[in-house]
Amino acid sequence: MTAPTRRERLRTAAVSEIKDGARRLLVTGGPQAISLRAIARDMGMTAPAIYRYFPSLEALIVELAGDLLDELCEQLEAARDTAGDEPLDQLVTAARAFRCWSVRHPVEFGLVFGSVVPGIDAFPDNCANDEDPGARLGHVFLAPLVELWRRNPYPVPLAGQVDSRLTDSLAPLREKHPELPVEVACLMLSGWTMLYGLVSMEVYAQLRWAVTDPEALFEAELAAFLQQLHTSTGTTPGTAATPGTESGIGTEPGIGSTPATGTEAGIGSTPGVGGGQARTASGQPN
Amino acid sequence: MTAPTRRERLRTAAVSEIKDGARRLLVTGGPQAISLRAIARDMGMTAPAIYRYFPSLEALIVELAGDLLDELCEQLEAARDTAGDEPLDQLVTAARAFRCWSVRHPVEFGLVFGSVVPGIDAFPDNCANDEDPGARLGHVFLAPLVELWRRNPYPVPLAGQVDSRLTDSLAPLREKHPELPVEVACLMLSGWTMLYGLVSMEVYAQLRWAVTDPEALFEAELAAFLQQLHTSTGTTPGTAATPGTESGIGTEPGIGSTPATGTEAGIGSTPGVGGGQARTASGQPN
DNA sequence: TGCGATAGTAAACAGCGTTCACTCATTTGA
DNA sequence: TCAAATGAGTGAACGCTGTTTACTATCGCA
Repeated sequence: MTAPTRRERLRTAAVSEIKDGARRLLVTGGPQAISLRAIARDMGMTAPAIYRYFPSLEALIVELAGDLLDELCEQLEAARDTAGDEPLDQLVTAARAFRCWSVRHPVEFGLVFGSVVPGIDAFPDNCANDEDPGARLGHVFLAPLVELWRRNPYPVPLAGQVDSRLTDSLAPLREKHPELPVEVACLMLSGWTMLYGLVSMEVYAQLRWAVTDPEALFEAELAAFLQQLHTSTGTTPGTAATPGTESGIGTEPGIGSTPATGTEAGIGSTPGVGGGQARTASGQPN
Repeated sequence: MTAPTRRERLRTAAVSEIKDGARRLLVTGGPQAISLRAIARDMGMTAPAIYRYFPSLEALIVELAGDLLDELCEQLEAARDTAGDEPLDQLVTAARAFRCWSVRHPVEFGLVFGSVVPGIDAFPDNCANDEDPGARLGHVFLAPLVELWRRNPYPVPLAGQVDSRLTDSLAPLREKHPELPVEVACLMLSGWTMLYGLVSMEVYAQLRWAVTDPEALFEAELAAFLQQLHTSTGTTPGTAATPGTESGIGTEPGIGSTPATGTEAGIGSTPGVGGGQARTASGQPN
């Protein structure tokens, strides 16, 4: 791989300038507000010029969504890597980082995870490639769970209750991790479902009929999930650092820190889950 | 309330014809495909005429989304009412009906629950009004849970583990049901989170990296949830009839029946969850 | 019979994605 | 070194969109 030519440098600069403009429009006005003409206008160009870089508006949006998913994955991986060697800590930290990114970037979350649907797959999502965005996101949570199991096979809930139909259905996941028992795979999926469902509802403001402080609910559900993988070693997770500083647009350093003041435990002994800090009122970050 | 005049009849007929056209466009081409001009064209009218009925395209879409949510609620309530008097049966039936409607109507699901986000609330969602769509949907699941608890206060999981912050946060939910213990409210929310998360991911095809048959996972998670509200009476839920016939557009009678052949149990004794019937392959219904 | 409310139209404006023909600068190769 | 080829950008145009305005015809009621 030789050094990029001048033309190539200009080209990649233009591409990223286009994407930056698209994201700016996305954040300020929603997905509908992304328009080639507006992007070009902001760049001092005309709209057809963008067709030198992207074959269509939709292709640009799909690529932007892929970038956002990459950004999310990087943040999660970075957060997980600050959590030390305990897989349980890594899990908690990554989960909190997922919520933080999503709450801070609701529109981006909507673009990446939200409704696309006509008949399309924005992400073909085949787990063949390990760097595939979907698989990569799953890996952030799956890897600590696998490691946790490897170090200390805890008593599995649902042991012997997983029927053959579900076992067969889990083939894509288990091909990647043949050493993982079906029950642990189920646990992983139920945890991810909880995380995704809770964060989705918080981001889309669909929890207000029931709850004023979604973070409290999040912490409670997280603790309840961790209780299921109670290892015999009495480690107390939750003492992670702030889940990674922002690198993208719109950095507000206020929200992201861990909810508890320091060494709160989420698992067994301490009944309280989140410390009484900084309510952060679920409102959209401006 | 006197009989509607001829003008009023014509007006409501036009309104519903507009909405039908909008929904047809939604289903065939996604939310982006809904256009006033296309609707008017299908009706043999010109686009500005629609402004006699809706102040803007967005208002029409919001109202359509509200209607879809109403349709969903009606289906769930109808399904629940076919399930007899056992609240556990009602719960299972309503949950399956929710999944069925969503999988059969993925685009509608996306419009109702999916990304809106710029800065907007499609549904103001205040729980003040009991006929509010959000509260109504929650009620379908909440009512059986409350009734279940009223009849037989089962040993609550997480008893004494709900901290004050979460308790405070649950105020909106508990104002409606002051008799409900906090732990049961938490259980309700965790069940709804699981249901919503699982169905969302299935509808948006975000489970393919892990699972080939989302219904199997759904049934397993449903069974695991029911296990948490294990009453001392040994009733076996899951023997519900088909979750309500379609009344809207696009009725395909194939998918909707309960996954098991008849008296499969979800709770304690029988390990198998879903009977081995009709795989229904998770693909979008055409 | 006549009047007011209602429903609909045609024309126009501004904006959109996309295509086409064209120009200009840069790079490449003989 | 010079010509050819490539790449980037423009302007005009097409057909689509939501929305507004002015205008007309019709319907229902007094």
